[in-house]
Amino acid sequence: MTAPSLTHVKCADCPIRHRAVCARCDTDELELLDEIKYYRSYEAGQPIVWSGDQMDFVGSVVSGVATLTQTMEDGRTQMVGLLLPSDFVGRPGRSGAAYNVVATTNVMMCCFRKRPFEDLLDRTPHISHRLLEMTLDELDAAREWMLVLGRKTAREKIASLLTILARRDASFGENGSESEAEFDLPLTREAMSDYLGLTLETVSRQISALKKAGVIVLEGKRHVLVPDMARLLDEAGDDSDGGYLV
Amino acid sequence: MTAPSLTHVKCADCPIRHRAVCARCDTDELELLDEIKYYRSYEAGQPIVWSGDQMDFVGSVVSGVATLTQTMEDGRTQMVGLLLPSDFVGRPGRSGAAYNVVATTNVMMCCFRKRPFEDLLDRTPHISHRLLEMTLDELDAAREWMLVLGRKTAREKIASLLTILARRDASFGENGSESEAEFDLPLTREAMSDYLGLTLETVSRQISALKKAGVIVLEGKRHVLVPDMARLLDEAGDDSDGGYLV
DNA sequence: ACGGCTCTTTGACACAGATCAATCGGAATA
DNA sequence: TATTCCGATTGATCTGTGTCAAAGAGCCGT
Repeated sequence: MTAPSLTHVKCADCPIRHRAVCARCDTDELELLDEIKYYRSYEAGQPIVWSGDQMDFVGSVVSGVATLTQTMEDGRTQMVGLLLPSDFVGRPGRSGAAYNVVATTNVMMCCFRKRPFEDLLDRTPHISHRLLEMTLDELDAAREWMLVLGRKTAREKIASLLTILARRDASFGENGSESEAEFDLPLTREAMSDYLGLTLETVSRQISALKKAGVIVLEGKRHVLVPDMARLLDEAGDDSDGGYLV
Repeated sequence: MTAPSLTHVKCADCPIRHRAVCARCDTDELELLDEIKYYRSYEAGQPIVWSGDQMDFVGSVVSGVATLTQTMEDGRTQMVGLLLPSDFVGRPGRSGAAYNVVATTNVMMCCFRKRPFEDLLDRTPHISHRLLEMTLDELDAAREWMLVLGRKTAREKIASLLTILARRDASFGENGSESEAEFDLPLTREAMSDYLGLTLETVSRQISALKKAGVIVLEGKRHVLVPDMARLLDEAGDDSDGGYLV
């Protein structure tokens, strides 16, 4: 993972890569952000913050994948968020982290020191407006996931996860092809099971089943090819085409 | 359900009843809110908004209980939110509802016409700040619930739900007694099952089991008495005492 | 090339919760 | 008082997923 390029620092590629605070990259406020901004990289497997720790920054993922997990005393764990590039981490207004944040691949974060960022929020309505919008999006995603966890079968759960990964990957790639997809799994079977509320064995079995059914093709253990997205969506019991909100 | 009293309209009792926008009830902005505010009541069982509908207001629950649910084509449904007094409904910035909102008891809503409310948000930083905070709280609640849905047993799920209801009820009542609780179940067994990702039969069986174990006492089918909250928390596998956030 | 890792796959079996079905209880209506 | 209706309970059985266990597949360092 190399240091971010100057063009990135200048947010030339922001609307996607860095959507947290750069929705209006051409404005003056960016100068302010630049002053309190720094980059930090984490290696695969490394914790970014631990539940309960003090957290003196907020930021967004520039590259790589991180996870948000919650754990019970007896060790049962549930992933409550999957942080892909452009996703935001941190809560202005509170100091303690509520979840474990762990890098599952090498991760580059763009961070803002928390206090100055909060000050900036107070002074800059459009940034706080943007933050509200992002939070509402996350809330929708969490609720969507509640349906997955509460009502879908193991097979549907796997298909739902693959769909999310395919969609997110596609939105960053150039191939607008809706019918097929290809991407790397950034998660181990265990991490997938934590996200889906399953065991890793069930995850493995269902992936094998989807492979046998021809819905997906695996190259190695981590690279997935979906010849026909419609079939995957069908497996996922998915009816959403975006457009949420209450 | 009677019309709200004038004192309520004036937000004399706001900090709890009406936390959406009245965190600073003593300020001038309240005047502005009053102008775009109206009350609306719904009968038990009545839909408030339907997924996909246009939604021209936001607001908060003054009394009663409403639910937010999501449904798949084949009828499987998952509740994604339980709206108790003081909870906020609606998303400034988007017009379509993403979930079904249904009154499960008689409900009194305090509504704000959406457009003027949005304008007010733009002009009044502390209100939009408050809204962000509330949204983050909801996000935490959703994530907490993901753990319940993904990793807890049927018995723990029931206990978790009862705990939430007991806590919310207590915060509005006067008895600060932490050790025992008493409240009405505002939900049918079926609604509980939709919240918990279970069937109504399993809900019924587990409630019977908790009753037999002496953890709860039922008076009729809807009134619950918890002689020892610690035991219930124990059943719920609960370790949170509030204080969240990432 | 060789262990020694970690991650993954696959198998055999057990069990929590789903499904199907019957009955019960209380409130509303006649 | 009888009737209906809807929600709740309880029982019998089935099944999807968890649990426990063994073995395979890469990958790294020596």
